[in-house]
Formats: sequence, structure tokens, C-alpha cells
Amino acid sequence: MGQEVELEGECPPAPAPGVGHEKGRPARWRQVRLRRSADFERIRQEGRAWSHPLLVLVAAPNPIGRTRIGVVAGRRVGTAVARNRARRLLREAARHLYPRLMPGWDLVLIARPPILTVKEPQVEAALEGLVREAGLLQAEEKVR
RNA sequence: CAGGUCGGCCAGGCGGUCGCGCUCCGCGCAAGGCGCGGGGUGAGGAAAGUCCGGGCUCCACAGGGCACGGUGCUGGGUAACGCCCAGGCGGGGUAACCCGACGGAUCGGGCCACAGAAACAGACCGCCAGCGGGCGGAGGGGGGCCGUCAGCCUCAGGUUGGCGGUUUCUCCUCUGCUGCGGGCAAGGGUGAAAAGGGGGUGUAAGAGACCACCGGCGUCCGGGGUGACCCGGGCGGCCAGGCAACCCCCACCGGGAGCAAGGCCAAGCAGGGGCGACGCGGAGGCAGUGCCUGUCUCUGCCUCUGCACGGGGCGGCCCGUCCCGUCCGAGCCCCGGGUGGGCCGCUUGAGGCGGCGGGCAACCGCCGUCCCAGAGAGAUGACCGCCCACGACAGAACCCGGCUUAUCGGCCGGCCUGGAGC
RNA sequence: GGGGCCGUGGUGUAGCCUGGUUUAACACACCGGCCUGUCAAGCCGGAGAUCGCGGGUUCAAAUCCCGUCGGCCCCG
Repeated sequence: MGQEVELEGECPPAPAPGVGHEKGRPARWRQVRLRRSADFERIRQEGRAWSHPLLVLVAAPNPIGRTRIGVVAGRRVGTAVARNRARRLLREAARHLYPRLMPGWDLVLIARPPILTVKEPQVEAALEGLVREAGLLQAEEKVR
């Protein structure tokens, strides 16, 4: 628990002081990801979903007060190489956007096959659109 | 130069910014965890499909028979293989070279549709001689009849003979059709496949029936080779198809499960129900009991043990073997409850590279040198610039050896064929 | 990591084990006609199949063998 306190003080709030620039210290991916199958089940059952041709966002609030993210690429996406690529794109996009997310939510990102045809900025733009639609961006972004 | 064929290698590169797994060093902290800084390192030739073979681990070390499955020319390589190398045989190609489930069809069973006489056993058409009857044709002989001529007589007429004719009878020869019981298997036809090939002798007609040659098959002898097999010679009868990716036979191989194997630590929980061998005996010990006070009787409990029974390990069965148990009950089934954290296994290995040596080769031996991913929602990505033949198939999950499949292209080398020049 | 099943007209299946002779069968769907005022049902007729793909065995393969591709399911 002590580590989590430390982590909380270090990661999500950090970018806030910046002048709207996302150059803040990103979170350690290993600590914010979702792992357990039960978590995925819970989020997809209780959460709401927003979709885009490239991916689907499912979000549900959590009691931890931090943002946690899980990434999914099903067999429909393609072979192992294709699924790895899809997950990497989603992780990279989520990493860039992470500092601007409202804490206290669990997010599941589900890859769709067309994601293999685009480059990372487009994935990031799509994810940002979905997050804004879901109202999970930090206040400063909403103002802007 | 063009075309072909075989083999080997590579799998975008460089620089910058942000980011990830593992690891080492240093520093910090309410410290065996986390953070920061720095260094090192980080997917493939197929990592794939999971089609074979091993290592490793566990299963009360796995023996025999049957069954089941696999493999199938020979020799070698290997930890092993269904892989590789070399060789043999067969097939394709002008050649280099490539392809081949390539043991057994006189142990046996089964199948070979349709067509065809017949599919492993025969005769439809056909060829042939014989026999018998019938019908027909040709030729001939005889008799009869008719005509005619001649002779003779008892001259109306009769008789004998010649010649000619004959829708007449009979016989013989040849021949056609048909019937019967035979011989033959050359030719025809059917078929994917039909009893060696074509030539001669021979015969009633024919046939490997016989004769040379050729082609197989079997067998024997000699020679070469470790062997598959090859070469030469003799003999034999042509005894006689194909399918074993149908059963089968022969030889060889195979115990089962799989790193979620398996081991350790920590945490947590709650049990309930059903089925189940309803035995016999021996030895020892302890306790109680009886009176004939003993090396005794009976009862109960514990331990060991024989037989029987139940269950379990063995993919299946039997034998064998081992283990647990026989009512205070092994084991099995159903319902319910808990955990789903950490560590080891986990990467040094039949390992890579270089050299030397052996071998035609696959491969092996010795020496030197190197350490080269170890995740656990699962690490390689994002963006920019430059170069070029504009980037394919595709991601380790215990580890190796193969096979198969996918793949943009590029480089190097050996060999073959054709053309031109010197 | 183990194990199993299935690919046949548009759809769902049969045929495969035991190869051949049937033109690869059946139902629904489709097309045309009859019936009806119309539709449906019914009746009559018709079209539609590289048997997933590539090899092999065989005289002959949807069927047997090998390889390969795709889909589905089960166990841990």
C-alpha cells in the first residue's frame, strides 16, 4: 500500500503543472494495467462502451482512485503478429494519453481489425475522441 | 550470352527523440520490494502446423502372451526417428539432375463393376477329323420308262443290243447346311487386364508339342560386393493376371502421461450424502475371564502373516507383480466449501564459431574460444531524417533433432545444354 | 499442452465404413405452369454440385492413403 501512495503522488498528478503539454512523467505501465480475468469481466459487465472503427473503449469506475488500463486483441484481429501489433498500438496511444485521463476509472481497449491499416497517431486520435466522448478527460482539457 | 539444374547465405541499414522485458553496477527509501542514474542484452528461418523422434519429470521402474498402432530395398550416420548420407533397383529427362509407402500374391481368405464364352477359370463365333439322320447341289454306275436304230423270231407283236433322253428308283464319290459326342486354342470379338514375341517344323486342325533367337520366371553353379544386387554359364517347364495405401503373413519398433510435468513455501476452508469386499486360518504381545494353577481355556484389542474377496497402478485383455483394504471400511460417485499468491524447474546445450584430423558423404573426434531472450494480460513499439534492389511470410512460452507448409526479393558457387568469339 | 468432429447444388443433410453400374439421393428454398377473385397450401414440370484444395494407390476415387487449408467442439 505504501508504494501505491508513492506512485499516486508521482504519476497522475504530475502532468497537471505543465502548460497543457503532455510531456509529464508517464505512469509505469506495469502498475496500471489490468491483469485478472475477473477484472475484465467486471468492467465489460458493469461499464459503458464507446466504439470507433479502430477500437472499442469500455470504462467503469473503480474504488482505487487511479486509472487502470487493459488491452485486448481477439482472434478476429489476426495472427499472433497482428494481435501483438494491435496491442502495442493501443498501449502506445494509451501511454501518450494517460496523464490527461481522469483518475478512478478502469479502461478496457479492444482492438478491431482495421487498426492494422493505420499508424499510431490515428489510433491515438481515435482513442482521444472516445475518451472525450466518455467525459474522462481532465478538466483542463475540457476547458480548452 | 541465353536457358536449365543443384547447393549455400541474407531476411532492410544508419542516426536521433520518447518507451518496454531481463540483468549488472552505483545511489536513495518506514528496504529483500520500489524508485532514479548508467552499462550490457533482447524472437525466426520457418519461432508456425503439431506430423514424427528424443532429452527431462512424475507414475508402487514398466516382465511375458494376445490385441492395437507404426515403419517397410541395402549399408551407414545419429540420443532417436517415419530424418539424413551413400549405394542398388524401377521410372522421367538430350543432359546436369529429379522422382519412387520399393518386403511377401505357389500359407490362406476376399475383390476385379460394365462388357465379354470366360476375370483365374474356360469355349460364343471359329478350325478339325469321326458318326448318324435329314435336306440340297455336282459328277458317275446300274435298273426302270420313253423315243429311235439295228439284229433275230412263231413278224399282230415279242426279244436282244446300240445310241439319245429322263419331272423315276437305287448306289458310289465330292461338296453345302444342320445334329451328336469329341479334339484344338491359332484367328475374330469384349475389356484396364485374356495364357510370352515374331519365324519355322509339325498336324486332321492346332498348340513351347517341338526347333533356334529374344524376353521374362524359377533353380543350380562360378565370379564380384558387408549387403540390396550385378555379371557369366547350365538346367527346367513356360505352373498359369492384378489389388496387400483390403484382411492377412514376415521383420523391426512402441509402458503411460506431459513443464498446467514435477518440487517447495505462504494463505485459506466445512463438511454432508450414496455405493462398496458382510471372510477362513496361523504366530506373537497386552488386558480381562474360568479353575484341573498350567508351555492351560475363552473373550477383546494391537502387530505381523497365508489363502479368499474388493479396489488401485498400469491406453485394452490375460498371466505375473506391487500397493491399499475387508464394516472403526480401501476406493469410487454426487453435492457443498477454500485458494487461484510467491519461488524453483528456466535455460550451458546431442550449443555457436574457428582450426586440425578421419570419412565419398551424412557425420564423428580433438583443441581453442564465446555465453547468445527467458515473459507471465505475456517484453522489440511510436515519431522524424537519409540511403537503396521500396521491404514477404510471420512472434519464443521446458529444451533439442527432423519433416511439412507460408514467403517480397537479393547475393554467391558447382554442374548441364545450346549459340557466338578467340 | 492434449483430444475429437466436420467441409457434398442457395441452405440443412444422406451417400464414404464395404471403391464401379444412379444422371451423386432427400427436404426446404428458387424458376415456369395448373388451381384461386388474390395469396398461401396443393399438383405438374425444370434448373442448379470443381463432392474444401493438391498429390498418390487402382483399370476406376465423393469413397482408400498422404499432405494441406478452413471451421467447430471437448478436457486440463
